[in-house]
Amino acid sequence: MTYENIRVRFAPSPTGPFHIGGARSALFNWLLAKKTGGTFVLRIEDTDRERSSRESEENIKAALRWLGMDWNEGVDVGGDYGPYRQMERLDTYARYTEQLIAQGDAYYCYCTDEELETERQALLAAGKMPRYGNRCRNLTEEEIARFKAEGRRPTVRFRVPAGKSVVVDDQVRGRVTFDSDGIGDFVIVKSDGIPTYNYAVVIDDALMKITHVIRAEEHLSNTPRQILIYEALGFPVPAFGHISLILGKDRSKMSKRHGATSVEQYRQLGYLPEALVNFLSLLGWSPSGEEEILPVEEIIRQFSLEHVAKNPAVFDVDKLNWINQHYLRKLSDEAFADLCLPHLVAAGFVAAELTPEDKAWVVQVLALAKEQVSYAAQAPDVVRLFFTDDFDFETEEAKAVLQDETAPAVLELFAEKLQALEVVDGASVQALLKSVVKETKLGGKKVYMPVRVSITGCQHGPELTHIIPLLGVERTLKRLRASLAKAQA
RNA sequence: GGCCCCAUGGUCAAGUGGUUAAGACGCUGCCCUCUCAAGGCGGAGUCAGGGGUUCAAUUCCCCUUGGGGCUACCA
Repeated sequence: MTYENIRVRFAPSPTGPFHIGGARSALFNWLLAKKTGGTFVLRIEDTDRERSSRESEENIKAALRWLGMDWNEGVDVGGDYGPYRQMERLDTYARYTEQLIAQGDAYYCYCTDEELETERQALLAAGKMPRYGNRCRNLTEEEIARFKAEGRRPTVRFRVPAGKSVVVDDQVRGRVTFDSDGIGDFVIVKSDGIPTYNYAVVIDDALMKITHVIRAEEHLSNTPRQILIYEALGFPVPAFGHISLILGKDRSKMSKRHGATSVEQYRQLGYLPEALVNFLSLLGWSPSGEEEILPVEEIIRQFSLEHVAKNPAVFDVDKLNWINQHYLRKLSDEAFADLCLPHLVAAGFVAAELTPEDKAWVVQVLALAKEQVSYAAQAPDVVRLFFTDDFDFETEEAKAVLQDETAPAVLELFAEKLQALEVVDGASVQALLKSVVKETKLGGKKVYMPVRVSITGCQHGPELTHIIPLLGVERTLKRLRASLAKAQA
């Protein structure tokens, strides 16, 4: 494939939350543009008046920016082929519609919804495929006059040529052939004068000089319709590349019931944009080496349409989590804390506004969670012990640790030494714990475990030498006494 | 129903007629360790089925099966 002056685009419909699948389509286009030094265009397909909203357009743009996918032409940034919002291009479509009608490649259809529905039912009842019967193809002047007099608002249909085979030379799938006889005359302009997707997309891609149309596989079956329009209008046909869909765990198209499906949801859960980009790039594409955690520059360097897989990919949250965890660990303690703070506030652990001292302490506390969580929303669970002095034992097993006959003596000795400690930091607590092990001759486990359980209630968690200095001597001692009493009660 | 796409382990996948069929996630064993996580070293696990073509099929062709998409005055 030639990589000269490539122009790709992402053309979402602003009709709801920005879906993860849309993000991947955008990503593959963006990667191709970056890889080839081409142009990435962002166009908004807002011809669905019912469902489109400016708010969701803003969401999409914000998500794209958050993911780092900048567009160098399109809505907000402008360019030579604007406007980039379809509802602002109505006059352009109208011009080509006139041309199509004048050429005889399109015609007005006066059928009403009811008539169409009746026809469909009849076809269905007869066991035939429900398709438009081209009844308005050759209307007489009288019929047209009568429909107009009735006040009918016509749609415009494309006259599909008979017996023609349409070939989609797909960059991902190879040559796919369709028979035009399987396509009925389809509507290109709705009765309210607004073009349909299949029509507007062609005019825009052609006029915006798009060279490669990379989009989801669900559009493959519509491509022959679009090619027919390109040909009728004498536009050069761009290269197409249909990438497979992202599926949910049960192998059906990913939807709400599969969990989080929008980019925004992942952002809120505390996933990092670089992790999402890395993960999404691995869905349907594979790098040449064995390393899968790749910085975006490396993904761009290696990206190629030839390595895009044809089969659909199941969205695997476990792998996303693994990747995200990796990126999380590379964050500074401060950056990680900022990511987690909203979740701590939501859990009621800290106030929204923190004093510098409190903030510094929280940063240290959260640092302990950094290697334990897959995404920021999991942080409160890991650091809960720092915010709830009055806890219950997590399990009966944990409680049993304190009921061990050696536990009271260990805790007493530990408390005694801790109280006497002048400097409380990781090193001194470490030394203290070791001295207790040595003096009691009980072994590490019999010392660490009771201490751990008595101050956290759990058998698992961050290192004690990290916990104790952050918790402070006073709170630690208080917990030692309280939990021992509770365990023996 | 018609048309179209897809098919390598639980998941993502490399592979392009001859390979011990990579690698990653997950699972699992051991090590490390007070514990969890992380990390290190191992392990189990795959070419959907049936026909061809060929000296030889995971790889090419056909059928079946399974999944998915389109068939809207939605995109």
